[in-house]
Amino acid sequence: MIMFETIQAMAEPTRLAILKMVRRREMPAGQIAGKFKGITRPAVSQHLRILKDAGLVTERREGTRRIYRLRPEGFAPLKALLEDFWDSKLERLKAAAEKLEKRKP
Amino acid sequence: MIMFETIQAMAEPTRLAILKMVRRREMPAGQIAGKFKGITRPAVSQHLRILKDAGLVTERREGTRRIYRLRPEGFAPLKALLEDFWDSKLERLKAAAEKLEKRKP
DNA sequence: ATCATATGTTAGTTAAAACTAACGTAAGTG
DNA sequence: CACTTACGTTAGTTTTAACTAACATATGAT
Repeated sequence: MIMFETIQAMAEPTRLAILKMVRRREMPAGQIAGKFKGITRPAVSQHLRILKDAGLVTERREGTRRIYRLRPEGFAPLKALLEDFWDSKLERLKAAAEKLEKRKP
Repeated sequence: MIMFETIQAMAEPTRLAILKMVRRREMPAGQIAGKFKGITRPAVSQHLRILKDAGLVTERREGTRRIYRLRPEGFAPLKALLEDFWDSKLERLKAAAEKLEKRKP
């Protein structure tokens, strides 16, 4: 269950929003927290830690700031699983096509 | 947040195991439940419902049996998100390459 | 050295998800 | 019809995850 931590880390609305937020441009923790209303800064900080521990974001320190950005490599195993799931769809289509083929050879 | 239900449905070890289990071959509920020890049949039944509601498996009835199998289409939005995340890695590599290029034109 | 800024951490509380036990249902069998 | 098989459902409990409030740390400025 290698990619399970990845899924769990993504399975929370605030954390998923953070991931999308730091997808292209890196952002300091405070700025990330500022984007949410109804969620306190410490809560965001905890979410950032979970994302970091799961290897989905990197943290870089610049002075007193901590700057986060997406770490795409962290998603690789999950991506592979989904591709595997997707393949099962293609396999079925292929099997269905071959079945049709047999009927008028 | 269209694919969020997908992520949540996957974010539980038993459910993830079920998804892998019905990836290629369809299976009746009882047989699925039988594969787990330490998890009761009703619990598995509840997990199946969550997976079905999320559109990740289909249910087919055959006599008194309910047969489940993977529904790959259900993963499409999440798959797209991960591909989008992955792109951000490629974009960075491209940007880095272009930077190098400029140094000896 | 003092203060401000930016952020993380911890213990304790609250909220959400999973589980259990008991019951309900629907198809198949004698 | 009575009984069995194969499931699902519900209410209530337990477990897990998220949140809050108070405190801690580390950098930078005066």
